[in-house]
Amino acid sequence: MYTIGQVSKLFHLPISTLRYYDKEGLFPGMERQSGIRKFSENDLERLRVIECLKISGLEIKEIKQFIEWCTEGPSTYSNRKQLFEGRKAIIEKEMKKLQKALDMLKFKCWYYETALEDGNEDRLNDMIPDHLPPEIQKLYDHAHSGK
Amino acid sequence: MYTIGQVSKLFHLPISTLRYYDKEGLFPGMERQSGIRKFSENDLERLRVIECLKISGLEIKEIKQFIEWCTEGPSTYSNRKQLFEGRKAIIEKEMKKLQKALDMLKFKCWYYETALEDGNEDRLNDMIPDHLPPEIQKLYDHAHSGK
DNA sequence: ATAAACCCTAAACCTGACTTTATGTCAAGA
DNA sequence: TCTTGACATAAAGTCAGGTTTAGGGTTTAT
Repeated sequence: MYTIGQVSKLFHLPISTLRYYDKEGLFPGMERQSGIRKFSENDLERLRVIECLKISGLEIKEIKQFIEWCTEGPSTYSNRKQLFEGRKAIIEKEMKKLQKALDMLKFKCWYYETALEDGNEDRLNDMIPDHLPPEIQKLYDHAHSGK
Repeated sequence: MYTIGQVSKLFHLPISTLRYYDKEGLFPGMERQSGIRKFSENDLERLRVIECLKISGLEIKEIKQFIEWCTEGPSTYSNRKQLFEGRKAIIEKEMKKLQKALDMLKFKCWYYETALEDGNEDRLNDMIPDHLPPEIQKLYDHAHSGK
């Protein structure tokens, strides 16, 4: 059994955040001793899951929903699966967008690297895409195409 | 020259957002005709840049800073480069975190797929990591290791 | 000349995820 | 005994990035 202060240190999370999660119902049925929260191993495991789900972008409400489903047994397997499938699709889209943004950023880094060397953007402005260095052209195309 | 309504449709952005961007100083020196905003080709190009920078996670303030630097000429090349270098590093970190989250989600999808087939989690709970299907084990390891 | 369809501003409101503040309880050590 | 430190709550505050509202002006087609 751990106090809130101990858990705070273990997980590098502010106490206020843990209390907030509790208030939002992320630790249903947590034990208390004369009003004081006692985190069990089970609660720590729950907190580990919460951290994973947060990284993948779930809102507190969705995490709460998931935790509730977990207490309801096999009848909610398909709900839980759907939740994860949906989130997987969103993350995959997100990563594609980020890859594009990353290419754009690489292009911009090259651009200003070159501008710094030249002291101006004249050469860059005159350079039509076909005459960019090949590896930069790829970034440029990627960064400037489609959505 | 475009009105705010036309730009709104071209970029699929609410009018209120465009006005908000303007208020935040993202279109310095935009023309007006008897009070009404007139977006030039230049402003549209600026908006394209804004969209890119937003995807890569820059705050409005940082975008404004960048736009200001652009009007200040060659003396700010290195500032601009640093801005993009910094953002590039952040996105790269972000993508690694997302890849982990994605592996976790894939693992969870497999988990509930299996639970649905079995009607319970008994087999899953008894299964020690070494006995997971190899491609799932990889996901599991990835999703459960380190930070 | 009047109604519809645009445009404008300032200011209030919204959301999510916390954090801060004000106030109070309780147990252990000097 | 008294102070310190860790715990508790409720309620208000914070932040970004918008959105909504209230109150007006302008332009265009009939």
